[in-house]
Amino acid sequence: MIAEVIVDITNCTVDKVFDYIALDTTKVGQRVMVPFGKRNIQGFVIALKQYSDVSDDKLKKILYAVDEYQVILPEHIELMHFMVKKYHLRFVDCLRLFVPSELRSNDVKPLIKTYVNVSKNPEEYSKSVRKNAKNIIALCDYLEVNKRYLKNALTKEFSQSAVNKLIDDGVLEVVEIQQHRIPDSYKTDENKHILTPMQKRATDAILKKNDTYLLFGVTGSGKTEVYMSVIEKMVATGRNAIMLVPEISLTPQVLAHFRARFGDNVAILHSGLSAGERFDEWRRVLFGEAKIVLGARSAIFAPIQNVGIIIIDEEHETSYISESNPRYNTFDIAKFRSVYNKCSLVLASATPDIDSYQKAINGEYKLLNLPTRINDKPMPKIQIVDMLSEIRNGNTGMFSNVLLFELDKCIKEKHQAMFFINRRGYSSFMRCTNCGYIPKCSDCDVTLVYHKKENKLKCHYCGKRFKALTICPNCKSTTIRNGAIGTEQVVSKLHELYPEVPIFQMDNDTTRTKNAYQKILFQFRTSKPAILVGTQMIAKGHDFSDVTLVGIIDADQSLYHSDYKSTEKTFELITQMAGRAGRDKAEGKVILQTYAPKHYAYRYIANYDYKSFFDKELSIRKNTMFPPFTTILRLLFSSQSEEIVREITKLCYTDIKRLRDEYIDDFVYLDAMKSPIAKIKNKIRYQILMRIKHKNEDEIIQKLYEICDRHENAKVSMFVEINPQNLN
DNA sequence: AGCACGCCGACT
DNA sequence: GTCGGCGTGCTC
Repeated sequence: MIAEVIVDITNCTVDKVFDYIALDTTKVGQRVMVPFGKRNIQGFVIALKQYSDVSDDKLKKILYAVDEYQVILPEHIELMHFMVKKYHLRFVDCLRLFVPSELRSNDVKPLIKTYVNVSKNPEEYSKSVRKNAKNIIALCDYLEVNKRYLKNALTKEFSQSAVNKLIDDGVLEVVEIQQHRIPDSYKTDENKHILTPMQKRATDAILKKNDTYLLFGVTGSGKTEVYMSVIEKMVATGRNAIMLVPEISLTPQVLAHFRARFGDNVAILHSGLSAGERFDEWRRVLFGEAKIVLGARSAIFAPIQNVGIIIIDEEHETSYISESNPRYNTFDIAKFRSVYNKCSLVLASATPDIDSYQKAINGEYKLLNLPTRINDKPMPKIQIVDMLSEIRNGNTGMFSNVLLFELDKCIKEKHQAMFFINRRGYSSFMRCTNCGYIPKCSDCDVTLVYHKKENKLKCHYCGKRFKALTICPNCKSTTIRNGAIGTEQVVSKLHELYPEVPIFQMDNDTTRTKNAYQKILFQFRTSKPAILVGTQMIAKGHDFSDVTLVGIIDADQSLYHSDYKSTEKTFELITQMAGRAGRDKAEGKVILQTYAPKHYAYRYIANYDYKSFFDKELSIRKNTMFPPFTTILRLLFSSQSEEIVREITKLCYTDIKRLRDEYIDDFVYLDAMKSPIAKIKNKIRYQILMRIKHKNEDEIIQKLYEICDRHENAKVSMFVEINPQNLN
């Protein structure tokens, strides 16, 4: 037999199938050691066949199997082929995603615990030893016949020599048991879980028919209970489950919640585990010991068979799209696996991605609604404050009078407040502080980004440049400002106002160290009154029962980010943020400060009207031909040598222009330019941007890949991004 | 990735 | 004369 092997080397020139003579025991999915050139290297067997096209004198024999079991499932070999084709990836990079890195480095050993069985009666034995052997007598006294003890515990208590003596004399019998490390302890949950009629309807629908569902449930509508009961029912019928949540949501509370409900049946895969823990969890999944996988993005690759349900919580989160190394979109993978396993796929969110919701409207997904909060609490009232009129009335500070009033009330009543600052990235937009005018690109309907170094405004979508504003074209005022206020400023201002009240700051700067995030949250949770000031990371998922005020200091900062999705993201963030208020008995209130109170997004946000927002946003996307009506493609080139990147970019651009002429009806936009961040790590970056219609999308993307292959150059790295989340 | 082959400069 | 620089090519 001949084995097709992918060698474990990340290099495009060796990323192909190599044929080897198989051993009798060689199986598909096995890891094997093979001679490769002058050295021996690990590889993955991806197929077996009768004959090879390679001449006999070249063919070498597999040396040995690395593990006694197959590390890659047949499903994953198909998945690998799917990913290689769809994303133009290397075989090895896919395979590496499927297997924990610990397995490749080979430095994690299974955890072995040593036990001792009591095989002879210790009481009788103790009579035969000298009376002054205190430890031995005490130990014999403690032991009971036919019981098993952890050896370490006994040596600690009764000395090593006593335990060894009993082993030597055959009273104790050593047994070594290989164990899996289970990351955290848990208490089982004996509660009955009663579904509301709405939850029951959603659960029943998902279980009834295999399909892709979009579960649209407002914050606090009890989506988690729907997931849990679907999983429970699925596991009861003998099928397994995958549940994905954003990395940020994998808090100890969430994990404990799942453990309590499902015990050892859940395997948890996330970055916080130690190498050994992750490896053991992975093996528990592979060997079928765990029926449920709970994890972040990469858990979609878990080696679980017979999948009965895949759930993706907070489906709008951009973290589901991998933007580096092996670039992939979790939904594509989830879809593939659900088709392969003939099971349902559930996407869930309180603020679905525009694209997902449109698919639900189109019937591509089945829409399930959970329109009310579980305890029938109303959503907190959102009050929009016009900061321009505040300025006109003489309040030039960062807090409006209403916010100050509400904050005072909140503090006096010993409740908690959360202040949200949106500070995305370092680039900023310009704004007229008099009339609120913000310059936009004439071609793209996105906000222009101010580049300080060149003193220019640039569009990150088409590359067009504009003069920096000095006079507002709208009101002729010269009160132009750029830049954004940060968390630090807000915190110091609040300190001035309330020196007695604990104020916590949470952003990228304060959560850099491990566990800092959990620590801040814990401190906030246990202080009353208290104020938590933070960026997006405070907006999601937290359940603080005593937060009665949410202040959104400057919502516009994300609204005018230079991205066609910025309005959608703003809607999403503010809705999530508002959902933090009034989760328990006390009523919540949200103050939203803006310089653009008339912006359509805010109108819909204030009424929690996702549906109307969606309609409006969709019509804008349609007019401007942005996703979901088109697909944005970016070909990114980078190299040490500017000369070579420019050359390669030019060659590809020529080919792509030819491709555009061939598909003239499909191309909405095409241009080549320097990347907005022209240099990263001393590599010069160029890009070719396209927007294409969906009709021949797959075909065009494949042809783009061919163009890339044709101009492959060792000195230039290039890759194609499909709907990139950022265009830096 | 690694290793060999191969073709040009400064050294015992 | 040769030792060694790293550019190019190959690995079933």
